[in-house]
Amino acid sequence: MPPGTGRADPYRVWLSEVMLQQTTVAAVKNYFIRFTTLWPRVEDLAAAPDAQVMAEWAGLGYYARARNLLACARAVAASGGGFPDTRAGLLTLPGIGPYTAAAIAAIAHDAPETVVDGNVERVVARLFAVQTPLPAAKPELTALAARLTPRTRPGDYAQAMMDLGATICTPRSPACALCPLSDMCDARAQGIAPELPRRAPKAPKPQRTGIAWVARSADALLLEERPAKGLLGGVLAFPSTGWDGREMPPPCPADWRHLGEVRHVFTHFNLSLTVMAGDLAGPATRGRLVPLRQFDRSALPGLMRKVWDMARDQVKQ
DNA sequence: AACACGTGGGA
DNA sequence: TTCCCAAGTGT
Repeated sequence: MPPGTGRADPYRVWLSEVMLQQTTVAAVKNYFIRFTTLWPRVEDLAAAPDAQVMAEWAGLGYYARARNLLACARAVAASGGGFPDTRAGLLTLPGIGPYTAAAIAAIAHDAPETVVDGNVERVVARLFAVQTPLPAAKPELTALAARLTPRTRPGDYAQAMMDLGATICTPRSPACALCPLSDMCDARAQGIAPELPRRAPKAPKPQRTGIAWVARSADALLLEERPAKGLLGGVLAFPSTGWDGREMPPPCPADWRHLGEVRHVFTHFNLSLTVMAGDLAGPATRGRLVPLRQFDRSALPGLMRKVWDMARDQVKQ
């Protein structure tokens, strides 16, 4: 597509922007290709089964995005009119917040909306030498960014600002010598570009523990969908305790063997998960048996892939 | 307003 | 190893 023509497919813009929330381009790339191949139009995605979408999203993280993605696709498909073409209209859809609404309006519809993501926050904080720490500085940075937004080619401008932040005006060692805006950058003039934006100190991550059980029955594994809300909501997993230190019985009788500990880092805590494996020796109280032939490691979230990788040799013999 | 919510890569 | 943090949203 030629630059500035505002003809990007809103469906693809929306899908990529949602995938890119808090996620790097490298991590998103193959997921985007896979989703657009399976579901070329928003109506196709809307018609997909929940479990398939969750399985395809597995590994990308922030699973509420996948649940909202499907809800949004179904709302758009049901409306029959495609995606809204205004920021305000987009904002009413699940999973579309201020950033994504502005990005779709600017990139797909060439609307003069101001797109503010982490990159733009950093670029603007440096251009104007904003000393207020994030996240309190957000409104101030948004207002400053709005003053910069051009009326022509706002979509290209938005992508250029994000690219500048991603490649030149980077968090640690900004390449000011290569920056086209260095002449007008207050932080550069003051020699404090690498220190901005300032951030409020963050709380240390608590350490949590739990147990995951890998149970085999003949040629099947005991798995369950996690509850729709909360951590890893709606995604496939091995039965486990809550990760609050409370006791919980295993999901079925078995002669459990201790395989080891899996460590995993979540946004707000560290987890050490004890992996137990055994042969199902009676009825299960949770989960369902998934034939090994149907089992697909890629349908598991990252944590559960680690659990499986530890248990697979034991289970598959 | 503050917190919940994944993961992987770079320094 | 450890820390930082990346194209945020929902509650």
